[in-house]
Amino acid sequence: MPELPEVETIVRKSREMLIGRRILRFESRWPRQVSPNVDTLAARILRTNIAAVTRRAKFIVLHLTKNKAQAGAILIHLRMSGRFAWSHAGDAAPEPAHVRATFDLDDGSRLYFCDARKFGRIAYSPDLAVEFARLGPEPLDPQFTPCELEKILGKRHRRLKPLLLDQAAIAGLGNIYTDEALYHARLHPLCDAASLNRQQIAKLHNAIRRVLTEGIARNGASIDWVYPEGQMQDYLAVYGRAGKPCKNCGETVIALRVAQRGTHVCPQCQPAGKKKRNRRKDASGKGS
DNA sequence: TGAATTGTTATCGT
DNA sequence: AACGATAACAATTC
Repeated sequence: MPELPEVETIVRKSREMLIGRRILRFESRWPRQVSPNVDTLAARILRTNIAAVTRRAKFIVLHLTKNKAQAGAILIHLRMSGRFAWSHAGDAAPEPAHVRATFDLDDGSRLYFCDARKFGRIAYSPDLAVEFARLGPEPLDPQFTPCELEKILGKRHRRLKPLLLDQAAIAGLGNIYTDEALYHARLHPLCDAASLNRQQIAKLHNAIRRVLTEGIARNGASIDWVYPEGQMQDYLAVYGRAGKPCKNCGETVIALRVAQRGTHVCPQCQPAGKKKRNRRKDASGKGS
């Protein structure tokens, strides 16, 4: 499940394949993944050049030019199971599994968008500012200071983990790196985000940047068959380690459910703290 | 076999 | 009414 470090790794590796290439042909084999629709996207991107490849949140952005003028961008979101695969001119290898779209390039190479679960998205955007208007700040951007994080946390009373997963609050964190960041900051995922003091905020800020930076340095985490190339999975402190001893204190890491997501905490290192009021799931179904 | 998996959106409740 | 929490959804793997 690609999060910020995995997407960043893919972007960096894709640059040498994509930059300077011209798109000659596009095919979608699952049109509902393409927006606004296949015909429009094809019309906008065919015979354009890929001038740059960047990342925003978990989006891969292919910046297009036509006759040296800006010509919008292709946004690709991998969601749960999206990935890139390549073939080269004269390559007789069989197609990869789960191909949902193909981009044929002017050097005879082909970019495959593969996606077992078909949740990924391919979109043409004439205006990135509009597309990204709702996203929160990039956590690795120099402008993302502890002070900025304080503003995000203190604005309203929300549970810490769902807030960190909210792309409109902070962009790029997913389930794995959120659990890791909370662990390193010694904070419980259910605690009230607005209750943190300066020191805790500084610690969380540092932890977020630390886990993302390390994730990128290790080429991301390969936690299932979807994303095979990273090493970060071997360095995770709590994610996926339920029942195993905490690397810090030896207490058993436990799994719980927060916002419908598998969540991993060390009960000793991450005490409950100021929990947000836990809403009773009232089963005594009395209608009015 | 069905439980697990994610980000987004629609809906529910307070 | 506004906001936060939760359920539903897309589809597949093991």
